[in-house]
Amino acid sequence: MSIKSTLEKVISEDLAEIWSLLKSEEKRLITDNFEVHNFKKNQIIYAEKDNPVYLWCLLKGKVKLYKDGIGGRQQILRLYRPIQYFGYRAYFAREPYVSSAAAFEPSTVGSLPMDLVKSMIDNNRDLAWFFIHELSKNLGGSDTKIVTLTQKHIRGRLAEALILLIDNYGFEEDGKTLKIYMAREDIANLSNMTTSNAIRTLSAFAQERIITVDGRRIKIVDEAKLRQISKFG
Amino acid sequence: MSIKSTLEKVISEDLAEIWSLLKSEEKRLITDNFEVHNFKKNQIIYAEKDNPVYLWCLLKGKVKLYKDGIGGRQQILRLYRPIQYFGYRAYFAREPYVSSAAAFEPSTVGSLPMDLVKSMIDNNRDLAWFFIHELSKNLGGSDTKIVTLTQKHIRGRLAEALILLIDNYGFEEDGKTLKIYMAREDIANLSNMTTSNAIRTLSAFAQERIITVDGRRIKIVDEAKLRQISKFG
DNA sequence: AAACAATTATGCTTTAAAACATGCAAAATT
DNA sequence: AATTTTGCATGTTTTAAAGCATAATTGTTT
Repeated sequence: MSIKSTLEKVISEDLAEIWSLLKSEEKRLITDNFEVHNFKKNQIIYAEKDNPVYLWCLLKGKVKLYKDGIGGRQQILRLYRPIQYFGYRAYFAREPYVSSAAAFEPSTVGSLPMDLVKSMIDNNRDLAWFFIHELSKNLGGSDTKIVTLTQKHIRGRLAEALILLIDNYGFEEDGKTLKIYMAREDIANLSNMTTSNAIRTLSAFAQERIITVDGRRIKIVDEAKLRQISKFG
Repeated sequence: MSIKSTLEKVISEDLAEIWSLLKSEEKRLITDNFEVHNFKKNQIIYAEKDNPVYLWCLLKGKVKLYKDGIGGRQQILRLYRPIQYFGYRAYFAREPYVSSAAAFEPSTVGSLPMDLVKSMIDNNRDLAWFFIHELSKNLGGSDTKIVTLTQKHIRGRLAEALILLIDNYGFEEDGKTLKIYMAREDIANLSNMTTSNAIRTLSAFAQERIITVDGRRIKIVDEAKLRQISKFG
């Protein structure tokens, strides 16, 4: 599939917020510099300490932004779905990446040189506001995450992680089954616990009829209870 | 002291980065809408769930940005020194504050309506970049904090907190004594531990001749060791 | 100065979560 | 099909940090 047709297909399927902000010359500049990449499951898109060069736009699939910590422990910071942009923060901060991005499942990702994005922001107020808004929302999210991950107990953290998955990727047609199938290890990395404890606590939730678990398929049975556990216990 | 003379005194003392980015009509608009407030020690400037109305600029003193968590446990997210800006993130994210700001010590703070700031950004590219840059740096900092506060052990977290204090407020004339005098409780809230453990671990560091402690005066004796502890054990 | 409150210091107990060990089942590779 | 690898499940042990108690010190108010 050609770059342009891929892009236009995506655009027509689900118009990205950013695209509507662009003037026609800008749109031409983009289609000329836009490149489409395919990433396999678990393939790294960029890594911590790399220098940021591209704005990435997830077109198809699922991407995780994560940070490798102590003793191989990984913390998932954010999850992306089509059509969301990532990889720009480090460029704007004028520093190397502090986190890595990897495809959760086979994914199609577009790239655009950040230098081009920068010059477009210079000439497009709305685009500047788009990034100010995104950065502000993310910063609020990270600040909140600092407190929940350090202060909530295991059950609360897992419940919150499951709610995040609901909010990010939603349900299958049945309105119950999570649309993302994650390894227990990734669920653990999302909720700051060991894999053992993620498995254990998922089992506990299943026992309590809050969820059902069938391999990696997680069905949310009692969302209200989940939100309650996330807030308190 | 009048609003204008206070502002101009500060400006002349230490020209704020932002000020140099402004055009002369903008400077007039600011001096007309700028208000100076004095806050007592521990007084709250704004609180979580409030709606953001002002851009705040710390002119004199020290300010902490923090979030109240579970069981009255507080997490300090960021520290401000003159001349730094805060309180704008929630406005840009179009949401209420997710954290609170309070004066650490008697402080003078300027305010400017965010609606005015917004219109200024609309007409001033450099100002837009200023905020994009600030937000990006803060987001990187918060993402990093998520991992260090959840994964490092107590000694590492305390060492890191002390380094943050060095980087933020520096030393007295002796080049050793921290320029900020915090309660043990605040040191604990900065490094995600209980007050008991902050006291205990500070004592341990003193025993190991890494620091000396005299009430709230902390002298950094072996900064290299501190950085080593922060990085590893 | 006396009385009170808040902060700092230390020791002891409890506990939540990590670390470790082992078994089993399902995929993947040969 | 047999073998190896990977992921899931669960029980046991260990440990880092919280929780609690008490005392000493310092700071504040009357």
